[in-house]
Amino acid sequence: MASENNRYQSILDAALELFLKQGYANTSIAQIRSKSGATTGSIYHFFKGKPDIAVALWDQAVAGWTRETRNTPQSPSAEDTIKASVNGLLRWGSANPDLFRLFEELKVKAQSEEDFAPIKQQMEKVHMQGEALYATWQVLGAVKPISWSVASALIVGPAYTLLSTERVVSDKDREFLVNMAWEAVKK
Amino acid sequence: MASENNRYQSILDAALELFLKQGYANTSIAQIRSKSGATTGSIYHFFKGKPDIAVALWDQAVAGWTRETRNTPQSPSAEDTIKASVNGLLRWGSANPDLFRLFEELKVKAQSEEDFAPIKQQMEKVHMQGEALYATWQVLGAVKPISWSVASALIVGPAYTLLSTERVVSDKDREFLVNMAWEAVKK
DNA sequence: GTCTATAGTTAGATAGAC
DNA sequence: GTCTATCTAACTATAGAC
Repeated sequence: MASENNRYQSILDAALELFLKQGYANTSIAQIRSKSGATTGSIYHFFKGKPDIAVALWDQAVAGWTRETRNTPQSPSAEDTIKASVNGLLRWGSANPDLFRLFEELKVKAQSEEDFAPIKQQMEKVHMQGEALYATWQVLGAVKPISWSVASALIVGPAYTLLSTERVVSDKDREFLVNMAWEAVKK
Repeated sequence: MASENNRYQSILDAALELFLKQGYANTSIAQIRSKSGATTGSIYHFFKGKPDIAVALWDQAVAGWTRETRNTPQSPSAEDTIKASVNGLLRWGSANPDLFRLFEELKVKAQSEEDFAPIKQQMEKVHMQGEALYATWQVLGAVKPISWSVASALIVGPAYTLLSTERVVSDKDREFLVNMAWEAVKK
């Protein structure tokens, strides 16, 4: 796999490095070409264009993230699950501020540009998974009877906003927000 | 003023209309030129470039918003002020989803691109004004003794996140989030 | 202050040989 | 699958007349 996908992966690695450093919009294919060592032809052999590279990176990141969270023991309780998700978000965002910023940029683009549709679909899929989970907690009477859209906004909104402005969140603030997230939706 | 700034304003009007419809990144100066009726020369007489147009629009919007909020009677209590701000954000965002999206796009750009520095400064200024206000409430014992960064994330984070995903928020959800915002920071 | 005309640059993308 | 060479299009920005 490594030998076959060498070029493919080297393009993605170079693109990610550049996107993290200077953002997606300010990165040109020419830069990706020179940094990766690949040629224009190779790049267009593997990818339809610049947006397609961003989508591939998003998919890889999501895949890696999914693999990680699958290894963590399934917490059946709503409280543990919600706290763990906010905790994870704040830890991850604090550890990877550039990646968080890139995700913000791509998220905004995904809302309006057709080329980023796969990212939008991924986000909707994750949203629906959370929705199903929240529905079960609601049946159990563990959480407030509100829509998942509102609930998830209460749960991750503060963490997301804080990361967006501060980029790095202290342990103390993280613990505080984790508890507040649960307080906001528990019944 | 209207006669002097006719061209200036017509350029901004055309730019705003285009930015709202197709986003900042997907709008070219050529489009602004043809829509406004102005010529390239005029545009570059008034503005340094495309980012400068966005900055001017941001300033005009902030100026209008400041004028409006100044007319509202000063609510001395922390509860009224915080509830009013969340209420206003959700009302405004729901009424102007395209404008909210544009602000999101510009906000992200402001964090990394030098040309948008004035927007970044404006945001920091607003943040500091809130900080001062929160400090007085803290002295009065009305709100939790937490940093303004965390407090503001708790207050507007959910509203912001919900607007970002849903674009339009129902009256019921709005009232709910307004109350939750106050609950999150009250002592 | 506003215009026309165009320079100068860079972008994304393609064609065809190997 | 990878390469070189090249294309077209689009952009921002400037120069100079009125």
